[in-house]
Amino acid sequence: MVRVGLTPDRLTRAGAELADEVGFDHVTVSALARRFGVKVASLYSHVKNSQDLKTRIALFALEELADRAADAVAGRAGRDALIAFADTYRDYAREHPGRYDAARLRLDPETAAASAGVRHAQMTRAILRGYDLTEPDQTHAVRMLGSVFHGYVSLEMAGGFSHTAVDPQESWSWIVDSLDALLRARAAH
Amino acid sequence: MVRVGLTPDRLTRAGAELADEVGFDHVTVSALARRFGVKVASLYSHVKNSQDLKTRIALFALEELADRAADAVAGRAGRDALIAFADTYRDYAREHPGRYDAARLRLDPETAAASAGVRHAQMTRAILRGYDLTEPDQTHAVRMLGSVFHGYVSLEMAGGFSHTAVDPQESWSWIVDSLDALLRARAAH
DNA sequence: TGCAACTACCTAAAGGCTTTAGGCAAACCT
DNA sequence: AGGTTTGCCTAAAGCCTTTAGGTAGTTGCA
Repeated sequence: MVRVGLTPDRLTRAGAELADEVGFDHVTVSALARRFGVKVASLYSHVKNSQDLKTRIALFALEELADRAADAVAGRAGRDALIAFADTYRDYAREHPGRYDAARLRLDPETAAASAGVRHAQMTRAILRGYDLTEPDQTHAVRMLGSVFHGYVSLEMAGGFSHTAVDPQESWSWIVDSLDALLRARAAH
Repeated sequence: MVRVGLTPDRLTRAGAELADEVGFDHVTVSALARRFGVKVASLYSHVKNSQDLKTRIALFALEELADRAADAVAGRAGRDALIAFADTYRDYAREHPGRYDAARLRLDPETAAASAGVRHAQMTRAILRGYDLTEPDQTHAVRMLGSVFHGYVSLEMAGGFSHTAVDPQESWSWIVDSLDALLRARAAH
């Protein structure tokens, strides 16, 4: 018996890599056990069950993405911050499609409240501070930005933009530009 | 032996109902067989496999959604058409969450090309005609609208907006309004 | 109307994933 | 070194998928 050195953390990271390779919903306790050269049952000492494993991967991805976004936004404001923030999401999804899908897993309210998800919301609000919106417009705008970013990235990942000749990068820039203009137009003064 | 009268079509419709009740990714050949009081293997004479079943449900949902959207948009233009179109998506997702998820299933290119998905794109373009955009702006706008609608609906379904006091309906109206303004601002003349 | 052909549903079985229970041996602690 | 902890194991049950081959309703044609 060789003792590979499993821990919840190593399982989570390996699960994230596996997700990027085979897709988040093909991440299974069995596949992960195979990847470690270990019997399936062994993993159940480290994670509660399949759902638990997926949740851990989701939390990991949320954290990683929030870190990247924080880095990207640091020292920027207004339009520059918006672009950097938006690009972080899109780039992350292109680089780590499985992790990105994981980050979109439905978490139960308490888990979500304790997750890096709240940092995402905070960062979005921080960026919007540069646009001088009043409540409740700021909340509407938070929701709009989340919707566009998530929506675009998820449609692009699904191959929804591959049948036209128009470069997805151009559309992305056009959209982010448009949002910037929209938010400036909605400013309080 | 009683002969329930299974057909691919009945299975697809029942599958769509099942999806609304238990969620699209809990739709399984077994569950569907149970629902018809029939042995699992019997379904395999009517659908090729689990993937085939899900694809059929997806195509059905796309069709149903396209029909509703076409109805909603008929006789309207500009802002009115945009609102009606947007509301159709959101209402459909609220009324039929499982079917809505099904409609978002990744289809292989040929299947997608033969699906009602193309009607969705055509309708979006038709609505944008009211805003007088030039290419490639129109393509960018098609992608933006798709992103916002899909993104908002999917975040709302996931419960992403439930922790704030702000009414999701208000945010939705604000966003659609904003998009209308944005598109008018981008008009060619 | 009766029989042949078809077809709808069945039983059986194999393979995969999940999860729990209980066992052995490696690693740590004193 | 001895005892305890704990990491990985075997075994087994349950559910889902999918294929192969059988039986009995149903249909169509003479």
